[in-house]
Amino acid sequence: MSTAHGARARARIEVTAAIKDEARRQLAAEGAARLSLRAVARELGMVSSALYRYFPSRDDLLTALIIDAYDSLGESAESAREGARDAAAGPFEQWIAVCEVVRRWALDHPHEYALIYGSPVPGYTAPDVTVPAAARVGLLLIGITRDAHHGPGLARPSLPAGLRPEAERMAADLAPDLPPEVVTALVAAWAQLYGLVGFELFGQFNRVVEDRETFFRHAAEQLARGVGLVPGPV
Amino acid sequence: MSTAHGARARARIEVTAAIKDEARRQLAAEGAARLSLRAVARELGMVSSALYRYFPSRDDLLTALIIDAYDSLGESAESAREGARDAAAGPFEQWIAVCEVVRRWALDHPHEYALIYGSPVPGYTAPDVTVPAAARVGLLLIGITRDAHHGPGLARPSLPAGLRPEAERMAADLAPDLPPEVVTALVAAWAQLYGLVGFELFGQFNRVVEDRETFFRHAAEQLARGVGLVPGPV
DNA sequence: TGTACATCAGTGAACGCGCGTTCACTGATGTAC
DNA sequence: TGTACATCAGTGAACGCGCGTTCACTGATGTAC
Repeated sequence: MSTAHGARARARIEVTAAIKDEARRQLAAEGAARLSLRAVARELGMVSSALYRYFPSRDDLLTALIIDAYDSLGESAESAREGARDAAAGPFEQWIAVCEVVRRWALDHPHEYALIYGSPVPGYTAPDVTVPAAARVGLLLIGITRDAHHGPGLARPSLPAGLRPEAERMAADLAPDLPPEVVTALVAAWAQLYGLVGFELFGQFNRVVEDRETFFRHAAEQLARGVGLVPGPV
Repeated sequence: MSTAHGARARARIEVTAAIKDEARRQLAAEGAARLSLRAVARELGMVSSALYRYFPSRDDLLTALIIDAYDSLGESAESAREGARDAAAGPFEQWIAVCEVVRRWALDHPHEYALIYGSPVPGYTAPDVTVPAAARVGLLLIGITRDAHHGPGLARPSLPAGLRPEAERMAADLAPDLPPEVVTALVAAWAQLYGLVGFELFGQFNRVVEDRETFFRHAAEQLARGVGLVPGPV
C-alpha cells in the first residue's frame, strides 16, 4: 500500500524532474524565449497535453526553472564560500571566491543567467515564490561582511548626508547589525558585480577586455574594498 | 526631374522612418521578442510583404532599431555632458551628469535598453555596423576622464602587477594618453554603471532600494572616484 | 483476499492563433531619346 | 514636348511552420470495504 502509493508518487517526482531537466536543456540551448512545452514533450516522447498533469502552464514551468537557477547559483556561491573558509581564508578572500564563482556559473550557464538576471521574459512576471531563492547570493555577501564586522573588522565607507535615511532603512531591513554605510556599499557592490558579469557574458567586453579572469579578479577586489573588506587572515 | 526623383526618394525615406517609428512603438510596448513585421505592417495599413521593400528581413529591422537606440542614448549622454560643461561643471560633475542621464534614459526606454544591454535576442547576433553607435557612451566617459587628466588632474587608482599587461593593452587600444590604471578602472566603472542601472530596471532593487535617485547618485560618485576623478571646478 | 469504485497519467484530435518569407502581379512614377 | 521603356512600391494569396491550451477518452494504479 505505502509502496504502491509510493510508486505513483515516485513516478510523479521522476517525471516532473525529467520535464524540468529537458526544459533546462532547451533553455541552455536556445534561451527562455524559445522554450516551448511542445518541444519539451516531444523530446520526452510524450504528447504535449500530458505536461499539463505536471505544470498548469508554460509560465509555471518557467517559474520552476527560475527557482532552480537561483538555487543552483546560490549553492555554488555558498559552497565556494565554505571552501574558502575551510582553507582558512578571511572574509576578503571569501568575497573574491564568491564573486569568481558567480562569474564562472554565469559563463557556464549563460541562458539560465540571462533568465534570472537578464531582461525580463516578455509577458511573464516572476511570482513571489522566487524571492527566497533569488536572495541567496545577496544574503551570502551580507554574511561574509557580517563575519568581517564581528571579526577582523571593517573599514567604514563614506556616506553623504542625503543618503543616510535610506541607508538606515536598508540596514534595518537587510542587516541591522551592520553599519548603514556598509550596507549601502554592499547593495551597490552587489549590483556592480552583476554589471561586470553581464557585460562579459553579453558581449560588451568583446574587443575591449581580453584577459577577463585577471580583470574580473581585480574588479572583485575593488568591490570588496568598497564595502570595507580588507585582505588578511580570518 | 530632380524634384520628381526627389519625391520618390523622399517618400522612401518617410516610409522607412514610419516603419522604424512603428517598430519602435511596438518595441517599447512589448519588447524585442514580440516585435513582428506583420504587426508593424498591419498598424501602418500596409501588407506585410510590402515591408520587404524597405528591410530585407526582420533582423535588419532589429539592427536598425538597435543602432537607433544606441544613438539615442549616446546623444542624451553627450548633450548631458555638454550641458554640465556649459554650467561650468568639472569632469567629476560631468561624469555624474552622464551617469544620471544614462539611468534616466534606461528608465524611460526600458525595452530599448533591454535590447541593447539586456540578454541577447535569441537567434539574432548584432552585426558589426552597430559597433560605432554602441561605443558612444564609452567614448564619452573616456573623453571626460581625458579632460580631467589634461586639466585639473586625476588620482591614480591602484593596479596589481598581474593586471599590468592587460591594462597596458587596453590603454593602447582605447586611450593611449591615459594611464593604464585609469583606463582599467574606467572599463570596470563602465560595466558597473550598467549593473546599477540594470538591477534597478529589471526589478532586482524591488523591496531593497527605495530612494533610488539618491542611491544611484552616490554610487555614480563612487564610480567616478574609482576612476580617479575628484569633485571640483573646471 | 477479493471486488467495486475512484483517482490519475497519458492520448489524440482539435481550436485558434500568429509568424517570416516568397512570388507573380498591377499600376504609378521616373528616365532616355 | 511626347512616347517607349525601365524602375519600383505596394498587393494579395499562399507556403509551411510552431505555439499554448482544452477536452473527451482509455486504461492502469491505488483505495475502501
